[in-house]
Amino acid sequence: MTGGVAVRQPYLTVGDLARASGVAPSAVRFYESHGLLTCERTAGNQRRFGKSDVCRTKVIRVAQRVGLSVAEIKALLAELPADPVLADWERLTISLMAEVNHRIRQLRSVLDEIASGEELCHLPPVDRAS
Amino acid sequence: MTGGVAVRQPYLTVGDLARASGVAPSAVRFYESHGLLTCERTAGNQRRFGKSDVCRTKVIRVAQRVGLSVAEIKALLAELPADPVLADWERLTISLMAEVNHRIRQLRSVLDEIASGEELCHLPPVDRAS
DNA sequence: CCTTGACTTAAACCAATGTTGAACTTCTAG
DNA sequence: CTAGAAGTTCAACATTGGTTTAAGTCAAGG
Repeated sequence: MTGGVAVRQPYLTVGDLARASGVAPSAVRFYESHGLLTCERTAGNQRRFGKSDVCRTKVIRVAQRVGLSVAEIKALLAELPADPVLADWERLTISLMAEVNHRIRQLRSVLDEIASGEELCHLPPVDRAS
Repeated sequence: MTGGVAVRQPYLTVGDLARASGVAPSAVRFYESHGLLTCERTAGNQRRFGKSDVCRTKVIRVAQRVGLSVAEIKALLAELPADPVLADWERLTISLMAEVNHRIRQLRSVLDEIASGEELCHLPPVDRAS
């Protein structure tokens, strides 16, 4: 019979994950210490990440470009199970996109506020296009 | 004959400006120390701001909501003369609006990147609307 | 077995954007 | 003239998002 013990998915060291996702090892440790990433430990106390953490980390960077704080990203990633399947990633990207759209709408409302002129400097309104 | 010496426009103390523009006095001092605002000094070394600094300060806060750093706002305000006329304010708001539109475009490109799925997590693309 | 590179933690440091406090001065109204 | 409100400077603190460094441990190849 083929073995009974759970097959380990490919485990990554801090450096592996950092290289694979394009961040510094110190950033990986920072994210883990702030709960954005989780990992197991070897007998010698070294971190071992799963393969999906490469995607997680890439999502973290994109979310930061959108303007989310580490706390907000943590909340966002809380939706994502430890071993995500395709549908989980899809739900995550949809949440993230909703957030981006929200930020875009906010910027548009600032734009309207500026364009209306009045509130800021008693100016006559201006065409708000680029 | 009507007087020869320049008539002083209404001068504002730190507290006056803070109240009028809705920021803390410490923030006013911070902006002045970083060159976003300029002021004269009384014989006793106290700051006196012009009336237009109320608008300047409001612009600073709006620019911050847009995501500009203090350094960027300083650059933006460098366009604005010490005693701005309407056209100066208009040019400023147009610059600021261009900046907002730029940030909106950036967010839209992040949105496309997320929606395309591929690069982030090898996902199939997703409808990128809200 | 031993060397070497990668890992560990903790703490210090950085830049940005202010706030807070101490100690002192100035301004203004009565 | 004098009390009290509001101003001054300087330095320390707070928060965010990490990086750097020190001192020491682990893992893997020869």
